[in-house]
Amino acid sequence: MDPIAKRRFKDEIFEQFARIGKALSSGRRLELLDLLAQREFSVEELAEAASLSVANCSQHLRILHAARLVSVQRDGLYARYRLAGENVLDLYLSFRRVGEERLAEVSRVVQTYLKDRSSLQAITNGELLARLKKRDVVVLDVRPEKEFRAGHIADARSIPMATLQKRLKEIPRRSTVVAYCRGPYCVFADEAVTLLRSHGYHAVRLETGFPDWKMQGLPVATGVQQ
Amino acid sequence: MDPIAKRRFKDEIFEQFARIGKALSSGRRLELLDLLAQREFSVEELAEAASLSVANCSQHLRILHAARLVSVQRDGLYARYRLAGENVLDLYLSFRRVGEERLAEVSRVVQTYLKDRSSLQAITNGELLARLKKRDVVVLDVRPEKEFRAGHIADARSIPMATLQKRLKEIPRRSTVVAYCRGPYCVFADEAVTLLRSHGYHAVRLETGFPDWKMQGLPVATGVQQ
DNA sequence: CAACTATTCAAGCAATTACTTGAATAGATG
DNA sequence: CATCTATTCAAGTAATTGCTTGAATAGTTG
Repeated sequence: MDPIAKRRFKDEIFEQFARIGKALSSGRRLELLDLLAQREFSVEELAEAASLSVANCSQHLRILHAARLVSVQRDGLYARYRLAGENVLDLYLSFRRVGEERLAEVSRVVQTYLKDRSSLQAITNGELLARLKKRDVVVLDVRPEKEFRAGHIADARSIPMATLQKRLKEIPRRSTVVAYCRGPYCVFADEAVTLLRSHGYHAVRLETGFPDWKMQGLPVATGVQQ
Repeated sequence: MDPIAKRRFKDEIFEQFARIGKALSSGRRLELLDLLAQREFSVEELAEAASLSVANCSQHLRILHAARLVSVQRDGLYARYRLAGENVLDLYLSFRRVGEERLAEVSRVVQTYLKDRSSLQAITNGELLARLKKRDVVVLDVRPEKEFRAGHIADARSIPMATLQKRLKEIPRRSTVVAYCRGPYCVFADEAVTLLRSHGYHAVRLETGFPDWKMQGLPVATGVQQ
């Protein structure tokens, strides 16, 4: 292969891989992927959850779709978007992990906005698994119900953060409550722990979220709670 | 946490992660990471290997450094760059794998430039490991010697592609030769297999390259060949 | 079939990015 | 200390990207 052809090959092949990097180069699109890691969403739902205009959201989804990171299914008026495969979730989670491990600013932003994060205890996936085996915790999924139904930690109960205040009596008082939500950068579980503690419960949050739990091959379920 | 603060937190935290995506959004920078996966390089060496001006190369390295994906060590006049950690290599390899699995254009570009790729056999890491245990192959590292010294497959011999023609007699004729190089998109091993076969050797290439082998925890060594 | 709804498209504008070029910086050498 | 070397910096230019806005498209409803 002559050097010019070799150079052209290199340029083209790396430009192909760069398509994925371009898709992941926007904070907006990363947030959309984070949401889609929970369940499939319509454009309108995504726009609302990520505080984007529908047109802007649609354009970001188009970019993610062009990079083959999301897939779409038409349902009447609705376009339902989801992550295009398990390997996309895997890539997203490892990408986020490298960000956490390498960028000091990640911790700094967390520290700035969630001042009390260090005082609320967080437990790891492994610690939760061990506690589940001992059956001495209540696992509380505080994501919106649709996300719960799409997939949740096995044996978790669903009480969305939005309705937790008026459903506290459903939670047994004697057990430790482990609240979880979408992931380390979702604050539903932080808010839940704060509310629960202010009512005398012993509560902690799961460090990660449902996608991490699932990707680690830990026990999951779908549908409504038993 | 009020909704406005929550929105600001989300915007800022995802923008932090987007820094990694931005760093990976350029084919140039991906090629630099691919090179740095083999060994540490000076700016000048990287510029030459990737066909970039030194100034342009320096700017791309600055972006990679700002995203904490590479680190630099000054050595007199020289700035020696390397991957900043094992997790960066891991991210790069999984990023490339998702590209391979999801982007049809990757195969198409390979097909266009390496028409004979399908006729030359490639074996997997697992197959090579099994053959090594049976001790019935010669493993040939055809990367430049400096890359070999930085790290190579255990028991591999080093004959850089550039000097293979005149060093053929060093290779035993009776064994199968498995040639490997930097990775699936490096053609040193393709060229080596073609040359070897044209001289009557039975030769194949390793599907992957040294970084994949190492990241999979397979046996490696450093320094000059024993 | 008109009106409504969800989504996408296209164009304009501002910001960002990639490369080049020449200058600046810092270390090495004789 | 002048000269050389490797690298980085800064500015200019062209291309690309992100968001908005209004229009277009396609499906649904009454």
